[in-house]
Amino acid sequence: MDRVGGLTVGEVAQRSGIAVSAIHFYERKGLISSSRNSANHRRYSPTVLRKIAIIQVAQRAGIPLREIADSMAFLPAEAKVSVEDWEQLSQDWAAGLDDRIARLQRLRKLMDGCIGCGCLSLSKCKLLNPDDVIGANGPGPRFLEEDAPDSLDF
Amino acid sequence: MDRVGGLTVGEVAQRSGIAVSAIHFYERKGLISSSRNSANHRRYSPTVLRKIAIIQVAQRAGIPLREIADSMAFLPAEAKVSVEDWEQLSQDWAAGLDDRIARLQRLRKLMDGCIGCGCLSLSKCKLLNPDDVIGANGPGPRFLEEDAPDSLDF
DNA sequence: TCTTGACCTCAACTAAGGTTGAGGACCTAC
DNA sequence: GTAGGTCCTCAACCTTAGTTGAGGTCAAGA
Repeated sequence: MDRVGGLTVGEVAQRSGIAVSAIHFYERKGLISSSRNSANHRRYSPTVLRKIAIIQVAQRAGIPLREIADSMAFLPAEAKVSVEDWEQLSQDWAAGLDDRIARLQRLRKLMDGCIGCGCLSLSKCKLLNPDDVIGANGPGPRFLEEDAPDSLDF
Repeated sequence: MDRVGGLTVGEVAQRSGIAVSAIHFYERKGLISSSRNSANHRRYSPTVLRKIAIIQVAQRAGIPLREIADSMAFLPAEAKVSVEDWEQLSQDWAAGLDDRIARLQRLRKLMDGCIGCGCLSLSKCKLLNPDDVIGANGPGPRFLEEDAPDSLDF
């Protein structure tokens, strides 16, 4: 096995702590890249380790791989990720993280207010009528429509 | 269509704001229950609306349906969810929410500390060596193994 | 030479939280 | 008596983030 051209996928797996299958997966998704040796085996620049580290931090912050890929698209394929690059990325993600934290805190506060109240009124309870629903997936609540009963004893 | 016995699935969908398919799904997962009329159509007790509301709050707090189902298993099938029941549930979930918030805040703080530092050192950077990895899914980081290079310029 | 170990590709599977569509039943109104 | 609307079941599909397995290649060592 010729060792020209960088790290093998096994070495990257070992050093980064992620599975070989995950490395293949990240590559398919365009998050990292490799070259091939004469035997068609992947060879990675050592900078891939920093990229994987960054991916993992972003994932812990709750950012989907798709968005991580978009954010990292501007990074050089081979050259070391610079401090400036990392600053840019981390500031972007920190802002998103702040949002997530703030949203959870608002929910937490409402929950606290509702403990002991127990109203869960369809039209009045703030816990049920959030102005910050996580993601606009699906039709969403329609509690404020004209037929929403105000006094339903459900 | 006989209207005996409670709300139809369409009415529940309309009032709760979730799709009929989601209601069927929740029922298959044991989160809610219904009876059937002579035409084999579902009929829901009005209390299902409060249950769905509670499910949605828990989902916003990041709790998976499986756990929500477990927590709600003790609730009466037909009777109104009591204030005490809601207190119990919301206190359980609030604790989990606190955990999530705390974890994200620790990450946020580390991120702040690392912005401008840019080290991302495999063995030293706290951002990469968390003691609070989200979920123990997969093999996890092995950065502290004996072969982890301390001075890798990646 | 033969086995072992690391690698390759591609397809299928997992879990969560549903959605979509096919094919059929039933009741009401025109 | 038939069209429309709502309901039923079951199977298949979707996304995300990967894992698992089959079948094949390649190089080193006994």
